[in-house]
Amino acid sequence: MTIRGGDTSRLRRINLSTTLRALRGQGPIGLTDLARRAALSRPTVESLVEELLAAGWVKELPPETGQMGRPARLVAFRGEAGHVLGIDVGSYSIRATVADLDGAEVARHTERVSAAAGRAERLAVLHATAEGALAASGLDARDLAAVCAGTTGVVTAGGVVRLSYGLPEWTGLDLAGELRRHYSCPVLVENDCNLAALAEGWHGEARGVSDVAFVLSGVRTGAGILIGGKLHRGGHGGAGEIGALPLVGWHRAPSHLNAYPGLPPGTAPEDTAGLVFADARAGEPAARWAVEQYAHDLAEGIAALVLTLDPDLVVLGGGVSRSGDVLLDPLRRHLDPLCLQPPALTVSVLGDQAVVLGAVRHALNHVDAQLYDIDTPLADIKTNFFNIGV
Amino acid sequence: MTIRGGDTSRLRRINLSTTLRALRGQGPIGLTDLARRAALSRPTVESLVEELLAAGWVKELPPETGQMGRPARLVAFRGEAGHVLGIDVGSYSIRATVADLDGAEVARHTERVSAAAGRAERLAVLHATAEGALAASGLDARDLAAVCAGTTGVVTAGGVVRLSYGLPEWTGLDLAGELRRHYSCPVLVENDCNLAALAEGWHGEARGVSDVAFVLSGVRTGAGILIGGKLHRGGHGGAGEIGALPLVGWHRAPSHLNAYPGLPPGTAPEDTAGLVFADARAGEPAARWAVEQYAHDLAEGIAALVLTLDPDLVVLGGGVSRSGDVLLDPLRRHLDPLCLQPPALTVSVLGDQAVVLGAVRHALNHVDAQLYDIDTPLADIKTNFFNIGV
DNA sequence: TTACTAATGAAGAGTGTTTGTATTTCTCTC
DNA sequence: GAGAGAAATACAAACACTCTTCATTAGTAA
Repeated sequence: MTIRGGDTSRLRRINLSTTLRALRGQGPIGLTDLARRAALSRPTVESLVEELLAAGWVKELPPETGQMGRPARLVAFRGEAGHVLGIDVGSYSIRATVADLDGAEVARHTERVSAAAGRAERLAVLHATAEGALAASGLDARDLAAVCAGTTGVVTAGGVVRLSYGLPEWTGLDLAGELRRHYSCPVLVENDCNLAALAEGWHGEARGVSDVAFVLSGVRTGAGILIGGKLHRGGHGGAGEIGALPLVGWHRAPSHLNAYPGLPPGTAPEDTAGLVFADARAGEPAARWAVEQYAHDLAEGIAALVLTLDPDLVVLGGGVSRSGDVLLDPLRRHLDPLCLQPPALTVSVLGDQAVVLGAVRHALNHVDAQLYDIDTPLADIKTNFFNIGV
Repeated sequence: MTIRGGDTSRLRRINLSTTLRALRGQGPIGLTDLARRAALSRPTVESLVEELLAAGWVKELPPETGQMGRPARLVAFRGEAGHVLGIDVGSYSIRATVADLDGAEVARHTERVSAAAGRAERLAVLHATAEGALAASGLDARDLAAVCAGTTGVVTAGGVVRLSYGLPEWTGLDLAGELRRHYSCPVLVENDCNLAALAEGWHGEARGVSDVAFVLSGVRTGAGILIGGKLHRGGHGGAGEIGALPLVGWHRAPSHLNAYPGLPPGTAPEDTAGLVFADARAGEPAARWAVEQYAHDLAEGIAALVLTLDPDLVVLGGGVSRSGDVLLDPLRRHLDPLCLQPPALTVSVLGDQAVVLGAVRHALNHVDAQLYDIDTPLADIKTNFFNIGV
């Protein structure tokens, strides 16, 4: 990022951004401490906080007593100044979560949907789920500062699903356009693996890690990439689609699990993995063999990711993340010989919340970018999203 | 990058950086025009230029007459304020180029080296080559602001060659340490493909492109990656090493060329490709078949890169770049079906200068980073490298 | 001489820091 | 239990730095 210079008002905007940054992610903080954190003088920070207070981004709390000396004026970021909606459009279920600007979850709602549902039906469930979460949060659609939806498939920068194997009927859908019909705030659409990777960097195993490859493996396998802690989409939104290369075994990986003879007849595809891993955990040889084959195929694609990107960390998520104890060992065994330098490898702890959490984070990032952008006057930010009550 | 705030002196440092940026890459420019470019007022820019003039980063040129009105004070960046040395340690030859801070080549020197040379011999040739280029430039080692060497193999952040198949005797060498024994300025060591990618983004086909995959194919095949226009090294410097995955055909790709029956007996490995492509160009069926096989293997690895990164552009360089007319078509034919969205594909025009140019660019980037860094006082910059005469 | 462009210099506005003083609370002592 | 002192913060004035605007001056071509 290149910083443009300017006059002193620009310096003030920079310092405002600095102060806000020092304030975020903290609990209530005294003005003197805040000044120290922001590396600015106390009078400056006070006047900046006054500005933020007036704009509704900051609230003042009753001073805490008990300390020696005059009690500090406590201020905190007003997380409730805005809310975002994150949506995970899965094959079998759709999840929606409403969070405030602190990232704190306010409400969530999940609805099941048939894997065979058509475009219209899935869209209807999507909207019903979002409405459900909104209703539970007590908010109105017009209160939202940003909406982000995650879906399988390659998603263009404009939010169109260009290609989806997981949801064939989804291909060609202008999902962002569909959402914009219901929400007047900025609407983002992103690949689900990418969002899960973001979630991992936020609240998961990849916190603070710069370069991360996240592999979401379940009924289908995909990957999301963080570079420098930020999402790497690629020119057409197709980054991480290594699974589309027939050479690597991701497309056939689930077949090993499905072929496990110990499965009860009529097992639903989304339940297969759990059953096989459970049997493998119990020591069933055929199940262990299936897992071994699965790990082998998974390792090929992960190796391609690792050798291309050389990430600091590989995180395994999706359905298999509940079975890390069974999968991690065989995977390491197959992966390490393929890598020049075996990467750190962990299993996600976010479970089925990864994508929706990532959607929330992506939406929050969109808001934060404006909040911190020194080219955007403070007064413009709220009108860019909505009207913030003071 | 997070900008820290501060007092007005910080604003001045930002504006200094802005002015310098507006000045770089331009020919001589009048102060009024410069002020417009920097989006600052004329008096401000004048005083900033005065500062840069005093520090030796900027020179004043005799005003140009012929225009109507009072002639403008012309100023320009003093490219001669510093020089960098770029080195390409190849299997068969070592190249060194001295360039000034404008990136203008001042001198170059090349020496041949046996592919079988040992570590000591290659190091000796390396230093002789560097000395040759320095001597031709009329500069002393102490005049250099930065040195960058490119070599095959995985290079750690500290400049140690952790693993090199191309130069086995190089593995484990602390190349940065070796260079630091001769140069007191900052020393950088980087993988050759990475540097070639940088060169491509500077003066080659990838100018202005954000995400680039550069494939250097010759006796061996490797890749370098630019993300957001900047080099992506990966956590251990191993990014782009997709060729190490046996699954993709990069390791066996040259064997198709070597197996071409039309080769004269005793052809040197570095000459093979040129001969096969020449015969293929002439329509020789066996040569065309060899090229076809070569393209097939190359395409697999490129597809892995493309599906992982989704770059805006793929650039083909190295020995094969002279034969783009013969190779590009078969490559497209094999590559496109493997990609979800076939990427733009071009052939480098930098020839055998790619790596050494990239080394120069990498060294220049190191200098520029300090020049533009608003945390570094202007006075400290020259002492960080050397003493700049005024 | 006139038109045009650039340079110069002074006035003014905005911003941040420093410094001294006032305020508020806690703790210790009598 | 009341008052003095200590500690931490809040507040306000003075000062320094930087940028911009605007009017004036300088230099060149037509």
